[in-house]
Amino acid sequence: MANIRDVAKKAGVSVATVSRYLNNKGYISEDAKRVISAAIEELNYRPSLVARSLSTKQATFIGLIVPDIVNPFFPELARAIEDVALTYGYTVVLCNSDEKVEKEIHYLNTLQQKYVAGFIVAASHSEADHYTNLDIPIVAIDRRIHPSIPIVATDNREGARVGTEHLLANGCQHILCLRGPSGLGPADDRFLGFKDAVKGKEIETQVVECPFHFEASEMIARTVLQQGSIDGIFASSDVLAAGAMKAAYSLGIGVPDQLQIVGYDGTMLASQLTPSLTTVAQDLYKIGALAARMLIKLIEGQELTEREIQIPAELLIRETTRSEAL
Amino acid sequence: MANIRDVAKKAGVSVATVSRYLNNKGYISEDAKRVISAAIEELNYRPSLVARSLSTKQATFIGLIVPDIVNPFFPELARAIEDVALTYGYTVVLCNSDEKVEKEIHYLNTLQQKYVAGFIVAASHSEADHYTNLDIPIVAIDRRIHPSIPIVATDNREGARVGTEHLLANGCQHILCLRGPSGLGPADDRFLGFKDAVKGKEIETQVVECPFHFEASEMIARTVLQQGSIDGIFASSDVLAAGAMKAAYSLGIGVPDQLQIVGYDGTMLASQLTPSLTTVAQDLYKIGALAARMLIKLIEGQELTEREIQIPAELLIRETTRSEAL
DNA sequence: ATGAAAGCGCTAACAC
DNA sequence: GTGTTAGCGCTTTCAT
Repeated sequence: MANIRDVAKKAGVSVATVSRYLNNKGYISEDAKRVISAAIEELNYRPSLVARSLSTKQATFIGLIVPDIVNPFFPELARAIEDVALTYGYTVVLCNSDEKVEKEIHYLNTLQQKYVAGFIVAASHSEADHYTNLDIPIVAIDRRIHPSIPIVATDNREGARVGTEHLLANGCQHILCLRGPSGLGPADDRFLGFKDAVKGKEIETQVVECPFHFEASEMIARTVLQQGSIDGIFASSDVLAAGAMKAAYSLGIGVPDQLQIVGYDGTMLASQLTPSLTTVAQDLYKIGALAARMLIKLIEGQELTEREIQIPAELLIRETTRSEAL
Repeated sequence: MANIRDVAKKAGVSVATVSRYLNNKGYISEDAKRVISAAIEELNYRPSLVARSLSTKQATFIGLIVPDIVNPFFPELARAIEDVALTYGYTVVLCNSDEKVEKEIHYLNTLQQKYVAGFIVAASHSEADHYTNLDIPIVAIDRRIHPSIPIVATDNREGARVGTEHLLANGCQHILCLRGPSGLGPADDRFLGFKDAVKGKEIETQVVECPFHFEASEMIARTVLQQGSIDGIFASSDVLAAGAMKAAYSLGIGVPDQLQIVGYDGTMLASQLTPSLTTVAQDLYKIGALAARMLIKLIEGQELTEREIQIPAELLIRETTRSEAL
């Protein structure tokens, strides 16, 4: 691989001139441009970004820390982030934390050593001092990390309220709230939204906590459904809703006739299920894209106009709730 | 951030000694170790891997190029790769190619500039010279790129045969093969396997080509199902199968009673569908893990014992086919 | 408008 | 055992 000195020599100029040419800064004659460009072409020269990083302290990697990319919530986010990163010349490094603080810390450390320019993080539970005294920018997605850290997310409480009210409007009287792990911001907020919706209403509710995993959800939902008269489920994520659908199916409970279900997130999974899942959709792509844009601004030293972006959630009425009720 | 010189100064030794300490090479006294270790501690020093890379020409990033991380086939692979990368001290860079050669080339170029140690690639259609004359290692997953490039994948033809025969054994007489894009290795192989299975059998078959997308599959399947007597579908991926399930549902066709479906891949999606999808499962995690291991060996200059690894596919009989038939 | 040279933080001869 | 020093490939003053 040719280096900048080779180019300079071949072009008959100094490395400084080549560098200026490369970075479009400082004066440089048309002649020099021509001859340098030719030399670069001929040698098939590509500047080493490692050397550049070392010299400038600038980096072009973005660290993306998510609990588990296998959870259908995250690929869409990751995709958006990657897309905007690409257009700005950044590259994204994928990290799965499994919600473990140690893994998060590990990534934070090693990636800083590798000159990552910043982080986008869907953090685990939020007692996270290791995030606050980083000396590179960071933005949170989905889950709040610390008041000082910019975030883009949806209004989970409001979304959950809307989702639950759809169940109510559709005539559900015995509603199960399959809530996510307590202590996890979005799960807590969605639960609050659920309570907002049912408060004061003459309906029976049941609340069960469930990790964000399909199998757990299926099991828990089956147990609850077996023992009773549930006619509506508000699930805190699409995956949980999918588990509930499976449970209902195995018990011979018809969806949406006997049981209506609304999920949360609006992942691909929701639309690919049969019947397709009514869900409170977050605009995952937008969240990811905005977070990436935000981080890049931070990296490049620009001021943020907003440090907290709320994306509205939107109820997508599909086949697991009865549309006649509308 | 402290650098190696700061550490050396504080420890009262030379940078060379510190470097030796850091890399565990060359002789170094216990005394020196102690004092250096203390200095590192005190300064909270972390070596710059960028400087190290520049100096050694070694890198610790692995580029992962996939068509689209949103396709449920890839997150599981990515997860496995990330897991083994982590244990060997590597970090994975995520790239979505959208099956576009230009994007692949772009990533290949920029990542090499950023000192990526190697690539794992699920390539698009295989007229891919840009892969063959790379000067860093590369391994293919799922799709063959070139005879010279190591690959880990499953035996798609055999898997498809087994999947199709399950339909046959279950009494299907009118089978639709929802095949993937022709020209795409695995899709072609699976189609071959389908043909192997039905050849000479007294059954009616129909073959339709379909991009690996849910909506396309749903539409195509609906069209075909409307016009006739299909009682079995062999789909070339779980996503395609999911589309077919949705189509059947919307037409009021019962699965598996009136229509049996088998998918391919064994993604999470397959198990999360209702009814859960009978599918020819690839061990995605294993594929990813082996590919990563292979690449790291290559990076570290070790010989490969095998350059082509075939992972057996396994038929997972679930709820979209009738088990009584067994 | 261009070049010389120092420096980014580390490694690896080579000398002692 | 340890230190000196010359790179690695680039950027960036500072001269000219």
